[in-house]
Amino acid sequence: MGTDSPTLLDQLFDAPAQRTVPVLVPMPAPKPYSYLVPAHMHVEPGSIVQVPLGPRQVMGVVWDGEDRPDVDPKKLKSITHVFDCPPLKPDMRGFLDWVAGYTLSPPGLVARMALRAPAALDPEPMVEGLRLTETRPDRLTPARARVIEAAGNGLFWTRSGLAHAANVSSSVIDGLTAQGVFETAFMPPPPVVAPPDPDYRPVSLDPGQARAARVVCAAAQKGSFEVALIDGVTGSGKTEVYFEAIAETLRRGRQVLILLPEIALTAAFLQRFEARFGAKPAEWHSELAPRTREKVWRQVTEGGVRVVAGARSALFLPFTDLGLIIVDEEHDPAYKQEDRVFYNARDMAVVRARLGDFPLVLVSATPSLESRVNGETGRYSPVHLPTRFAEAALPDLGLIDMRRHPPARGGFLSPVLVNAIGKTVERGEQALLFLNRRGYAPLTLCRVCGHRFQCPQCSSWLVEHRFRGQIQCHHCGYAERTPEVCPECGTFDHLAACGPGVERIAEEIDGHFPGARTIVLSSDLMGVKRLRLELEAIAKGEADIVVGTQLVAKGHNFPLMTLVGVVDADLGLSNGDPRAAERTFQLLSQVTGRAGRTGRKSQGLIQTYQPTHPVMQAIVSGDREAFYQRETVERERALLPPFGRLAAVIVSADTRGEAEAHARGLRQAAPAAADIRILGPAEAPLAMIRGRHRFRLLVHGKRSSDMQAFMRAMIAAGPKPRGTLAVQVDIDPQSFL
DNA sequence: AGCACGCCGACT
DNA sequence: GTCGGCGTGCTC
Repeated sequence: MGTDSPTLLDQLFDAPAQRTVPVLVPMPAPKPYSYLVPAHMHVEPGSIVQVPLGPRQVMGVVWDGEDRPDVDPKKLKSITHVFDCPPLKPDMRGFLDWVAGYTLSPPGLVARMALRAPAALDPEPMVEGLRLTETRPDRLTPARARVIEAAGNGLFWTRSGLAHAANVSSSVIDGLTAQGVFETAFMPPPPVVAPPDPDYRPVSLDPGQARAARVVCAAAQKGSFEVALIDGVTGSGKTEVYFEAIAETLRRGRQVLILLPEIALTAAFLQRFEARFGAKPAEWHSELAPRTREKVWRQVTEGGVRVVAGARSALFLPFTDLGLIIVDEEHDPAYKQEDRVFYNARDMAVVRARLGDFPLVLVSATPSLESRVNGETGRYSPVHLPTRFAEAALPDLGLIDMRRHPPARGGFLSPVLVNAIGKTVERGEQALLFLNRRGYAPLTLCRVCGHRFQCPQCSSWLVEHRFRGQIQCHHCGYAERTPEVCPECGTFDHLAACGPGVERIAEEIDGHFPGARTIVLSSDLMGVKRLRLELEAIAKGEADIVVGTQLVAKGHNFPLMTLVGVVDADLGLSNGDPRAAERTFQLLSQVTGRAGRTGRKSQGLIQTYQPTHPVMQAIVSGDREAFYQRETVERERALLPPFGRLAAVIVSADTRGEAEAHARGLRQAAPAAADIRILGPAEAPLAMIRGRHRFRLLVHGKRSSDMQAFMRAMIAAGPKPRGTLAVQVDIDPQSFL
């Protein structure tokens, strides 16, 4: 590092002539900063460098374009180090720029997402390898024989790897090395994953799958930008179809990225991949151990890793030759990041594929509305997969009209559902009860004075968590011990829990079936590790009744699960979100799909007070087409709010695509408004004050810091803004390209 | 985003 | 008398 630093002589004599380059630093500055390049240092656009920034050293990326330092030349500092690492390629730099522009985020913060592996920037150290020589030890013990046997393939072994393979301690190997039985050499570090073999174990596809596979393989063969949308119900074999596209891309020697929502829970997926390709894909998600993370990052940039399966952040890995992206469960809201840089990884993946000119495959049993519309308009190529299995293997879905079959007093489960659970358990099979609400009860009130427990920080109701003895705010994380006394009227022991959470449903189940093994699965009760173990235990039959939140809906298979009960199907329908029906439909499809994957007779029972609601009808009739068409019309209508006469509109939203959707709707609602612009929270206040028009400002901020920044900027701007301030729910884009 | 600087409450 | 809370401001 020291050799890169400018010497005193450099500074005295060369400084005036020194070249400067723009460098993106991991900071919310609107543009790159300028840095001096020391005389003998080589940098090019994309070089990953270390630079001084205020009191610390940070990493940055040399960026494109002419550098025009607009700062006192004496303040310019020099690049301290160039990392020995492949520079970011032009298409990656273009992608990062595009994302920054589109999401209204500082480019430095976007670039930072691509460099999320600090210690990986210099090459991994070489490791010492051992290879068998002709020499043999003077005394051949059984342990020594095993080692020689194991190492007999003429390849280099690591010391610990060989010890493990021969089932001996490493001191045996040290002994042999000392006698000259092994020669040592430095070799490149071992790959984090073995290379996948596209022809390892192809599965036979049924005619429907084969047809779909031909479409995606043709795209993979062509290798140019194209978006396929694979749409098929649970169990139709979508994964096998896109595996074929992956195989094709691997044969062409290019890298593949598989995006999955919440990969930490998808051990089953990795196994399926390994069974098909003979090796696991490299994983990329937030739970990764730092060492592994660095290795994966490094080997992805160098091209050693061929396939990455990852969460949304994997989209920002600097692949050396990415040739295909798969976005599985394309509709899943987990693809949206609403932190720092706001983006939807599914949409950004399409952009990355277009900029890199390679194909992309979107996959879902319940595609998002916007992807369906893009399929219909020909922007994407729809690939429909017919149902593979006989009807009998799909769960028999039915609604329970809660007005006709009300629960017992104080309970939340109708006798119809309780009955079905009883029969299931008697048969030695499993039942799953789904309720998308953590904790014991969503609201606590005082029976004497009517006081409701509210969050002191954000005004939502505090949720009782009885297992923990706490009441918690699910929005801001505020928590306190469950009180026994009403803070308002001082009455002791008269607090009432209102409404159900999973803990309360489990309590009700225990009352009905005291002998059954009931388990609660909720994200707040256990870490990812524990959860994985619990899911495995359940799959092995170590529980009779599972009560779970949303996480049970995500792709885990329970072979003995023959009954799925939805406790409150109406829950998500009344929260004012224009996507409520779509989301509920997707969630109910997914959770009822947890039953009936084994060929056994299985059923899904859905408790609802609105049995005629289009979502409920779509679920039981299986007529998804009609539902989607209706929802598309509804969504169009939601995008046309009654804004009356508007001269100008400024929109700010958490996801750029959502702001676009607003803007489109508003342009239609008010064609006279020529000046509809989309601005970030920092620019919007200024425009509000300087603008000469009447306007309406839409701000969506789940982040309080964002709103605070906005308000601060508004106050700093001085005069009182003209216009109205409205808070609007977020809406997904119909399209964005 | 991080980090320093700076100004007011409870404590070894 | 200090330690420490987080508000404000700056970084090529």
